[in-house]
Amino acid sequence: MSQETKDRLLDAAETLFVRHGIQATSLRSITGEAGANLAAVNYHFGSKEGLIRAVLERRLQPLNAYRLELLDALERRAAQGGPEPTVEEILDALVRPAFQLSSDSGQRHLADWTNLLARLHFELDESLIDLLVDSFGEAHERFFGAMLRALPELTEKQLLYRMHFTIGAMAMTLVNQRLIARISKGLISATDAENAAQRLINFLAHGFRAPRSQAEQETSTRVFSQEHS
Amino acid sequence: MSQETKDRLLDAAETLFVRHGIQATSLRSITGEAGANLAAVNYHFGSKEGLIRAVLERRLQPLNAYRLELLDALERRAAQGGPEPTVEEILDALVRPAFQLSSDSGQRHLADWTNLLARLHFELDESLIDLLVDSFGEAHERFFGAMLRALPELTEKQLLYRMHFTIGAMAMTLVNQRLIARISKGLISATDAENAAQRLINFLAHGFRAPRSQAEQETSTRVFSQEHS
DNA sequence: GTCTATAAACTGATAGAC
DNA sequence: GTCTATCAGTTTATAGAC
Repeated sequence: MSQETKDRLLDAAETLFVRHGIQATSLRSITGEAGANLAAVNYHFGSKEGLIRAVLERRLQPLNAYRLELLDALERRAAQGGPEPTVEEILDALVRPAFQLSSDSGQRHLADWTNLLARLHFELDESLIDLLVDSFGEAHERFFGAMLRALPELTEKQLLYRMHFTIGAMAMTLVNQRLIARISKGLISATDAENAAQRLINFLAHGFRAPRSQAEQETSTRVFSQEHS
Repeated sequence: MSQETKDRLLDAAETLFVRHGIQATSLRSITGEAGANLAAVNYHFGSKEGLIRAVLERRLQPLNAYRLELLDALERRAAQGGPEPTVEEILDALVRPAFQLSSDSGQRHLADWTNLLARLHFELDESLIDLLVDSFGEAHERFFGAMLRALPELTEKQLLYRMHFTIGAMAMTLVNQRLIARISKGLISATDAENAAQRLINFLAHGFRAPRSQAEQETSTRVFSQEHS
């Protein structure tokens, strides 16, 4: 019974964080939704911040593990004499796991989670930034390296910007669809996550392949990469 | 003296909304920062929500007016026999005003504002979604139409998705730079907004020109555009 | 492991003096 | 137009019974 209550609290918190934001969600509404007692949060997680971290970590770890698994497969193929990973394949390994979690199975909590994942990139409370860096640090480094090999003509600085644009476009697409549906006037119902992911990958891949503009004529190359922004 | 207090409240609210989020900012911290009395908020703005709307509207109106002004100039040029607006030019009219506000003049409040603008796209409280649609509705329609003319081979659905990706990449780039700077390990200091804007425009323009992928093989064309997502 | 009860502080809002 | 004082409701967190 202990584990059940703990999980119900995590599920309820996830749902409400998505609906109203992290800061705006009170422990009372969480315990109310979970059918648990107010004190249960402090017993199981120590504090509200402990609960927040637990909610996020429960999903972040499998997500990034899945991403790295896909990337591993691509690099293993290349190491065994197969073709090098393409830009589209690398983007697929980065983007699709996030969208898949939002459409996978009938679990309502997962759809909530992808939304929360997106919000997280913008609700950068000082206490959460460490969690983000911890969770995404390794994955970011791996994907950055893979992109660097797939697009050897780009400098690290160019690539950093473009990875950054990618994360923004992805997060925005994952986030609550009410606004999109309303702007699109019914053209997009936005429940087909797989389709959205493929459109996104296609869009981003062509952005990554863009030749450098005049703004990107930096003095240094990748070999000698001491730049000052 | 009345106007001064009102503006100090707006400035203080803007700064604190950026730093801690809208929901997490109390009226007491705002009046404290502004050196004003707690009751002043209710006197000048009626309620906390009134203050929030005032903070946002003060910046949204000039921003979108500037955007439309640039777009007007492009379309006027075409109407007078000049070349049609290019994808890059349309994106420039959409993106640069936002970045310009973040680097313009020495006003600290403007830098805060661009950050808030970005957060706004993700803190979609039900009460703010109307404000967003009101503020961006006209601009969105105008830019959507311009893009449609610049890229006649795209369907409306494709374009809606790509506009959406654009907004995400832009918002993410505008948002607080602490995370980027930390991930980039000093490679990007991210104070050069003009440079970031040009890199973004280059990236997006190539995404917009991407040919349709297999995921985008929709049955309907622009002429006959009854689609179900 | 879950509960009740309560502490201590904070919230937005308002009435009324000046 | 700005202030003090205060209301009624909320918040997180904890102590202690079961």
